[in-house]
Amino acid sequence: MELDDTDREILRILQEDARTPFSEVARRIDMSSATVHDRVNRMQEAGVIEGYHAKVDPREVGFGISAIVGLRVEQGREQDTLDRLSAVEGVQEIHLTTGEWDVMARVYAEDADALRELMFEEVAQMDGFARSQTMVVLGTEHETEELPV
Amino acid sequence: MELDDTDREILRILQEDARTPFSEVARRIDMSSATVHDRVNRMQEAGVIEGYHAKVDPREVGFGISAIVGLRVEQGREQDTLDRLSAVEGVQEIHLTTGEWDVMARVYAEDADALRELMFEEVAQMDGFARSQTMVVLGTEHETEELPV
DNA sequence: GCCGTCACCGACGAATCGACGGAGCGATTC
DNA sequence: GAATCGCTCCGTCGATTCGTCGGTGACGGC
Repeated sequence: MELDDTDREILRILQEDARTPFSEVARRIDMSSATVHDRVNRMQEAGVIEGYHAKVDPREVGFGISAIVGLRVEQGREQDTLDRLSAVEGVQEIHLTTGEWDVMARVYAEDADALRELMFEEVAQMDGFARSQTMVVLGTEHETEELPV
Repeated sequence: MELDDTDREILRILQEDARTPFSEVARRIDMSSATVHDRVNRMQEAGVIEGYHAKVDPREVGFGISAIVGLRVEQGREQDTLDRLSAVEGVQEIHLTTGEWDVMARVYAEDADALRELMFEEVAQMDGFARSQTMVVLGTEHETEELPV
């Protein structure tokens, strides 16, 4: 789908605050709310906008620790292993990568103990698991949901 | 802030679709919309809800490639280096970590060429930069914005 | 000149937002 | 046990927004 400047402006606004009323978006980009409505619908149908999500502070809901985990999996059973990994509670993202690791994952846990358990009792026990390295996140310097559209 | 089951249900709904009308949330959790309103306000003020963001498909806006980058920075000038890194367009997340790398970053670029340029011309040229390893994301197996509340 | 396409808009009824005051209720105090 | 407080929930209401539809004007093809 082709996006023009107006579409991109709308995306910018909704990336920053997805609950902005369309009438307010319309005011800012100097168009009618009906037009904004049309364009947002079009972008949703085309899959440009994949959804709208409330961002929750992990610490406030009991996730005191997070880690980035590099994984090696046995060749030939990657898919199987990944399916299992997806199902583990606390595993937020799973990426296949080039380089030192086959898979990079982002995990959240309540505390260091829970993280240890998650890694040793669940991840390391999976069929197809070869080895891993856990990099505990000490702090997040910068994190944005917004792509520079 | 203490969250009860009702709060968590509201969070679940808004994490999944942040544009769900409060009246609809109210119907689903069997309470009045005024109550939902009250609780959402409370959670926003307490910082439990940090914001609402439209999720945009990176490929649809011209980011055809993404990588996870491990970085070593010179001791004593971490902050300085991180500030510079934050300002680089396409750098989406920056985490301080234990383990093999001081910093893990997630970067987006238009294509392989743009990624190479981003890494060699911008990141590697930064004061305080020591060395890095780029793991290109071949695919994302699983990715959710939703924490298991 | 005619027609199709496209983007945009005005308008409108239905639904929602956002704010307020008050009801209900358990705990505390006197 | 009466009064008071704190807390949660809700009814209500005017202002705003949603979501839709038909219509207008610009543009290009034939």
